[in-house]
Amino acid sequence: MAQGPVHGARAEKTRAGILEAAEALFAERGFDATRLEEIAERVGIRRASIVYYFKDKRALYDAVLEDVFGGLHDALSDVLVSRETLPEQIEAGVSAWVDYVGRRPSVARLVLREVADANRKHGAGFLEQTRRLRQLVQREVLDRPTRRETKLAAVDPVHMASAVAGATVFFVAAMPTLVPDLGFDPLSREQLEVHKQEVLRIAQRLLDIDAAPGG
Amino acid sequence: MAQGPVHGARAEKTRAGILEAAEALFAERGFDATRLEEIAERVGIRRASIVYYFKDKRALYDAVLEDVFGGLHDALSDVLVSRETLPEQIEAGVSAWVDYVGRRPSVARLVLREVADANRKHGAGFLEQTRRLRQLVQREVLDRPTRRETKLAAVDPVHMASAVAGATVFFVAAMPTLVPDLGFDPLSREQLEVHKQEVLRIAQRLLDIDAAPGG
DNA sequence: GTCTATAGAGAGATAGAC
DNA sequence: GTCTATCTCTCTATAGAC
Repeated sequence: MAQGPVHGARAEKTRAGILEAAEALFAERGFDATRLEEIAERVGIRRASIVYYFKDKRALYDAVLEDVFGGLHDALSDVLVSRETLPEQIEAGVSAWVDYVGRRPSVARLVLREVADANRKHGAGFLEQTRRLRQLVQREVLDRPTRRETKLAAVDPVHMASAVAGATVFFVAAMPTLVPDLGFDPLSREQLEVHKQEVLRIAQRLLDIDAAPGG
Repeated sequence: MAQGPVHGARAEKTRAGILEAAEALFAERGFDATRLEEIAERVGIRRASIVYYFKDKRALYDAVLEDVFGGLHDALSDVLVSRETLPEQIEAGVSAWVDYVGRRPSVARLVLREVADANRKHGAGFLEQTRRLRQLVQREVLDRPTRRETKLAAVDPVHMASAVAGATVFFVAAMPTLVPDLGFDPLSREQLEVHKQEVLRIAQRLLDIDAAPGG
């Protein structure tokens, strides 16, 4: 799992530091515009030392994706497996999603960039991660035995997921830029809560769920 | 308005060709990853010739933004000024937005990239364009004299616009990548129509509008 | 493990011929 | 207007000392 030979605790700390700095910079500037020099500077090491832990720039990027989306996968998995009914799963899943993006906003910008990149570039990385997430939803939500007879949705679940995902990543990343007047922070507890209620309404409306959840 | 000295019809055609190729490539690969070499190749000229029309790469990029977002501004302006009530404006505005993105999908990827870039880089360009769009909405929708007494919305219009914009750009750009199984085309008339109805529902629900529009 | 030093590959910008 | 040729800079990757 761990890439690069990491033995002591110091090495582990250095590796984690590289990963953290890389996540922030790749998210804010994109793969091409991110300089290994800057990553090293943040960690307090020299550029050449990075390759001791990660083969090259692409490998570092893929490690960042695995870290970020792995965390998302775990967070979603936790709540989905423990919920029974579809409305419960939707509320818990959407809530966990918004919370995760709030805690780790890099995921929003990374998703925006990867989605814009279309069918090219970062070849495996992103597709691999989204595939795991799709499988999780398929297994825990769509394919549940008790779910077989349920009339699932008024709209394609994929469309619904797309709307929720798009609304959230856009909201988190775009708001500070697009309304610079009032310097409001989409990552604040209040704004995130408002947004969460909005996307919950979106999901429920699209799925023709009438009752409001206990939130 | 027109950058670079353009006299004959041939020159105008070359300039338009550069703009078109640049739009496609900047959208699909991003500013940094786009090579002037490739743009020139598509147009059938040499790289150095581009600078005859555009001072440098950044100036070309800004010209693309002005072209793309100028078109969006015009399309929105057309429908907004001719509608009277708020629900009519919302339906017509959302419809025009989705139609424009469908006709010119570059706008989706350009928006995704610019939003991800946060507070940095392309300095003026994108902010300038979004500022014009915000002013248009402010003037034609929010500040209409007859709109003064209207109880505007259950949610902040900015949140609503963010959700609609985010859902659309994400949908158009992400679907082919995220569900490669069935090779479905989000730009097809059918899919765009489905999506349009979805975002209309989102907008109406968020604004607490009950009646379905005549669509 | 981390460093210095350097090799090597592009890519954008510029000069000037035609 | 469009071209060829070249300059210059930047960044990644590598070699090898400590």
